Amino acid sequence: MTRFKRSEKINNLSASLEDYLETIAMLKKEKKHARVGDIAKSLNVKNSSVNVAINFLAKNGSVMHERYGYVDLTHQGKKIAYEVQKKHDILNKFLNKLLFIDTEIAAKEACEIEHAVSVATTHRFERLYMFLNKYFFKKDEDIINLKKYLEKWEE
Amino acid sequence: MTRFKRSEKINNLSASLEDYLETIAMLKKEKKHARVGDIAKSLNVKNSSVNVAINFLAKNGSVMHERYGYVDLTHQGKKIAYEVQKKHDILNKFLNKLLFIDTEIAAKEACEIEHAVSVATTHRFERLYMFLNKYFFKKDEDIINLKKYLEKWEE
DNA sequence: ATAAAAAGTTATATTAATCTAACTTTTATA
DNA sequence: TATAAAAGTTAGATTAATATAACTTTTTAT
Repeated sequence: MTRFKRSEKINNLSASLEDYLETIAMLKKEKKHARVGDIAKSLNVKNSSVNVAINFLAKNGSVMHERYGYVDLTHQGKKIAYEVQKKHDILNKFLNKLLFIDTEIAAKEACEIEHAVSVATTHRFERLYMFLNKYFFKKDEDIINLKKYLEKWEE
Repeated sequence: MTRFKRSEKINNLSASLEDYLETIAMLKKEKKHARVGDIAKSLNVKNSSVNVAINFLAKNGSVMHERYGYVDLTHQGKKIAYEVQKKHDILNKFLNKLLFIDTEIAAKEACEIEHAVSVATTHRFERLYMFLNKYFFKKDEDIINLKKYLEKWEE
């Protein structure tokens, strides 16, 4: 009998394909619909590249695509997109709010790290952040001291 | 006048090529010499793939390669390899010793994250680890409590 | 209602990273 | 020291992700 750990990856898509699903989910949240052109603009690729990806993801069962129309996530696509988005949000918060990395750089690096770490590992990042807020940062001063310490550069 | 931040990336190699340099450095440390076959074995690729990569890195000025002989790092190659190895070590320690991720998974994920984060970000990870050891973990109990908290899984 | 513009699609090309298979050089050994 | 085995190299194929250019469908504006 095969067994799965709770943290098991629910997909084996490339980083690039995960990005397409993530972007579609983001567009649907922001604009109600995702269209080929919007996806292309978001990801800085050409429409034709989006088409190739979308066709693959449709075969794979992650999206549905009505020709010349909207791109939609299937149940499976939603699950994967949600997982990637959750990783992104946690990593972004960790980098920005705890490591004090500039907003834009934090976002950019979260975007890359999200494809490199498991759900379980991401969860640990989240819990460390929660733990420190709960038990370590009592006063504003505490977090300011951490910031100062992190920003010091010693070779 | 162009200016560089201390944290600027000193290379613009792909993750794959960074891995080759990292592996060569590791082999030189462990066995004194790096050979095509050893590199292939370490990275789980074929000799021919190593050759393609090595030829590129030679043109690029990162390695020297005597036909049928040893592969060596140039000064530039050493700098890049050192940078990647340092990222790896810091991330690995952070994942394993602070987030309590299993040794093997920590090593594997550090291997991926190392190509996704800047030197500056890696430095912040290192400093957070140092900071917590210095100011937060006073007793053994403190770190055990963190471990327990992190290992709890709440949906 | 129709023509021009915008959006989307398809076919084909390019690039990076890998592979297989054929070939060459080096090494080890009988 | 000749030859078989091991190691390394090269040429050409494959795959994934992208692009360009030509084409089709949809939308918009008169």
